[in-house]
Amino acid sequence: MENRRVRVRFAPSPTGPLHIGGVRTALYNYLFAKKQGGDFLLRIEDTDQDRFVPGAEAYIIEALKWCGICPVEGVGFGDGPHAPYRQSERKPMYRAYAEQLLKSGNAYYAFDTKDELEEMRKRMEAGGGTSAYNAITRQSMKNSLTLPEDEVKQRLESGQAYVVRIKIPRNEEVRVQDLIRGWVVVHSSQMDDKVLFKSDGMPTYHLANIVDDYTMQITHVIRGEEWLPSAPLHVLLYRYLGWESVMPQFAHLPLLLKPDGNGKLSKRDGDRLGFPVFPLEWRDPVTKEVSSGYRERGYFPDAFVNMLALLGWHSSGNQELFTLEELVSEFSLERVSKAGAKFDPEKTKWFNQQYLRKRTDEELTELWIPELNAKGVKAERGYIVKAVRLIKEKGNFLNEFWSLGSYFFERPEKYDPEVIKKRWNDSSMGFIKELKEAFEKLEVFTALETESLFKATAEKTGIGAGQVMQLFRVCISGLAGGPALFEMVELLGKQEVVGRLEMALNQLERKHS
RNA sequence: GGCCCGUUCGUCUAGGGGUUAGGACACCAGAUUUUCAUUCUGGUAACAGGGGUUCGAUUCCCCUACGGGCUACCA
Repeated sequence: MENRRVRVRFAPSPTGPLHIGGVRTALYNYLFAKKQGGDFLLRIEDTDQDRFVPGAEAYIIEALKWCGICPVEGVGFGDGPHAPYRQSERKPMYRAYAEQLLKSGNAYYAFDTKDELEEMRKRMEAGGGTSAYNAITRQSMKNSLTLPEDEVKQRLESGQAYVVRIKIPRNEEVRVQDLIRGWVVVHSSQMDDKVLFKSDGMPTYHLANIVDDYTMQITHVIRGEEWLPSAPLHVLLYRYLGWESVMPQFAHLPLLLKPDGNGKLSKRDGDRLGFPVFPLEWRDPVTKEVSSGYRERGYFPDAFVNMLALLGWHSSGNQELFTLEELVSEFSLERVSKAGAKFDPEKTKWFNQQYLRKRTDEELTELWIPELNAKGVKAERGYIVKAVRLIKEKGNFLNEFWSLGSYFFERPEKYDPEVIKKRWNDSSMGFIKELKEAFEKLEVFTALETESLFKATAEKTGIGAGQVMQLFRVCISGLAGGPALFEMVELLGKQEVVGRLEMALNQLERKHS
C-alpha cells in the first residue's frame, strides 16, 4: 500500500458548467499530483442520465485546458490504461461488484416503490424519528431481508424493478481519517442503507466511485467537504469489497462561500453580485441563458489560478503571487485550511492587475494587436509597445486598454466635460494658444523639454501650471486621467500634439462662446 | 429535527502556551507625480462567549452560541 505511485482524480458530473469551486478542487488535485510526482486524471461521473447536460463535458475539458491544469489521462486528454473514463461507458463492470456485495451479505435487494418510500418517511417523521432506510426501518419494507426467499426470487425473475442497498451494520463505529481534518467518527446507527445500484441498471455515485477509484488505482481522494458525510459509507464499501488495504486517503476541502451572507457559492450568485462564478462563459442549451466567465471578462488564466489557489490554501510565508510551478513546489494538503472561504471578487481583480504588470510590454502588445487590427488601427509595432508601457500602469485588464489609451492611435472625439467646465476659460484658452505656438517652435520634443517649456509658458502667461495641466491633458487625450503626461506627449510627437491643440481650440472655443 | 465539519481584522489568511497577534485585498488619511485612475508612506480594524488545565491561554480540553455541509433510485 505504501510506495504506490500517487494517483488522484478529478471526477465531476456533466450536469452543467464547472464552477470555480470545482475548478479549485481540480487545481488542488493537480498540484498534489505534480508535487508528488504522480498522475492526475479526469473521470466523468455521468451515472445520472436524467441530469445530463449537453456541452457540459466539453466545457469541463476546455476549462481545465484554459487553466493550464491538464490531466494525464481521462476523457478529452487521451485514454490511459484504465479506459474508458466515462462512467456511463463503464456500466457493465459495476453489476459484478454489486453482486459480490449481495453474495457476502453486505447488500440486499429492495423492491419498495417511490410511494412506499414516501409513506415510510412520512410515518417516521410523524413519529418524531429519522426517516432513513436503515437497520430499523428496513424490517418493515419490501426487501430481500424481509420477504421470503422464493418471493424474492420470483420478483427478480419476473423482472420487477429493484435496487440494491448496502446493509449498514446496526451498531458499529466507522472511522475515517481525513488528511485535512483528522479522524472523523460516525456511528453506523446514524447511517442509512444507501442505494448502490439503481433500478435503471446504473450504479449510484457511491458504488461507481469506489469501484472506479479502486480499479484506477487512486491513492488520494481530494474532493469538496460536501462529501464528508458520505465518506464513512465509502469506507464501509472498501471494507466489504475487500479493498481496505488499498483504500485511498481522503482529503475534504473547505467550501467556497458566497461573498455576502452565508452559504455555498452557487451558480446564481455570480449574476446577482456581478462577478463570474465560472471560468468560461456558458450558454445554457435549454434556457439560452448566458453566464459570464473569467476568460471572457479578460482575466489571465494564471492570475485566475493563482487567486483560486489562495482560497483555502496558504504557504507558510507572506508570498501571494505564485507561478503554477511555484504552487506545485509549495503545495501541501496540510496547509489547506479547514474553514470555508468567502469568495472575494475584489481581490480577484487585484490578482489580475498584478499579472498585467508582470507581463512585458512586448507580450501585452502581442495580445492587444488583434483588437487594434479589428479596430482598423494602423500603427508601428514599436509605437504600440511604447503606448502599452504607459497604458498598462493604469489598468487592471487588457480589455481596458482601448478605453484607456485609444488616443494614442486616434484623436479624441470628445473632451471630459467636468474638466472643461471647471478649467476652460479665457485665460486658460490663452495659455493653450500660447503653448501651441511654443511647441511648434520646439526642436527637441522630449518629455523633459516639453515639460519645461510647458512650465515656462505657464509662468509667462501668468497662470499656475497646476491650473492648466489637466486641461492640457484633456486637450490632447480627451480624458481627465492617464499616464505620465509628458511621456505621453513625447510619444505622440510634436506634429500630433500641436495638431490636437489646434483641434481642441477650434472645438472648445466654439462650444464656449 | 438528526448527524458531521468549522469559528484570528469587513474579506483571504500567518502565527501559536509568554508576540506591539504579522501579511494581502478593501477602506481612510497624507506624500509625490505642480493633472489623474499609478506609485509611496501611514492609519482604522481580529483571536465568538463561558468554563477548565496552567505561573501564564488567542493557542490545549469541555460546554454554549453562531456558521456551514449532508440528510434522493443527484453527484
